[in-house]
Amino acid sequence: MAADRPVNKSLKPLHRDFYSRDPRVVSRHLLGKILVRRGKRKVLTARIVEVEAYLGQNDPASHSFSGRTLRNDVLFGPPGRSYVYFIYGNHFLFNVSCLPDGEAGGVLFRALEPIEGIREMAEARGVALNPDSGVADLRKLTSGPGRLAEAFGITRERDNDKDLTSARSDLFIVEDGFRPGRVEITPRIGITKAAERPLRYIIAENKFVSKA
DNA sequence: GAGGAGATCGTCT
DNA sequence: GACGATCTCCTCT
Repeated sequence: MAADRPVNKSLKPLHRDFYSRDPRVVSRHLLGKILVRRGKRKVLTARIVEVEAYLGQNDPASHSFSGRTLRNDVLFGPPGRSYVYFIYGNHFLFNVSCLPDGEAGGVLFRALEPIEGIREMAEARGVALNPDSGVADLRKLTSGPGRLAEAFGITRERDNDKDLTSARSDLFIVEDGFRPGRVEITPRIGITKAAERPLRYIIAENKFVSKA
């Protein structure tokens, strides 16, 4: 399942229009797409298997609920840009901005299925490799929003407000024709406000999803 | 394998 | 000064 074929280098990033829609629509359609990090020596790729929609100023759980600040500025800007923030003194979380310029909304990346650059991801996560297979427990690499950010080396300083629609960027999202089978929609994880709203999107029965 | 608590710091009140 | 879109480790079963 994981570590299948290398991702075709000619794949084009998703267009800005893709993100210029309701975060719920973007969330649903991001499942099965591929996040690409172009490093100095190596390309990292992983398939998106779990995301959450944050609806902006109508959504008490969203960072943009209380209005525009220095921190959440990206969410109010043009669609298709990265919003990275630091939480719990430990973790970076990675989002993409949605809706047209001036409207706040975003999608949080919660889990990925590693494809290429597994050794580099394990190194970034501090996860030991199995000496026989050269592979770690893949679920420990990118199953969880803090984990996937660490595996991809995503930090606020380096990656906040990056254009995810440009292959000239070192972080972007492509489509390879993969169609997820069944999609499940559940309440979001780890929040206290508006916790009951079904805004978490997962590829059903994918083992890289962060929680059942 | 499930559940609980601690770590740790940027952001906003 | 409080809190948070989390992870890991430890304990108990």
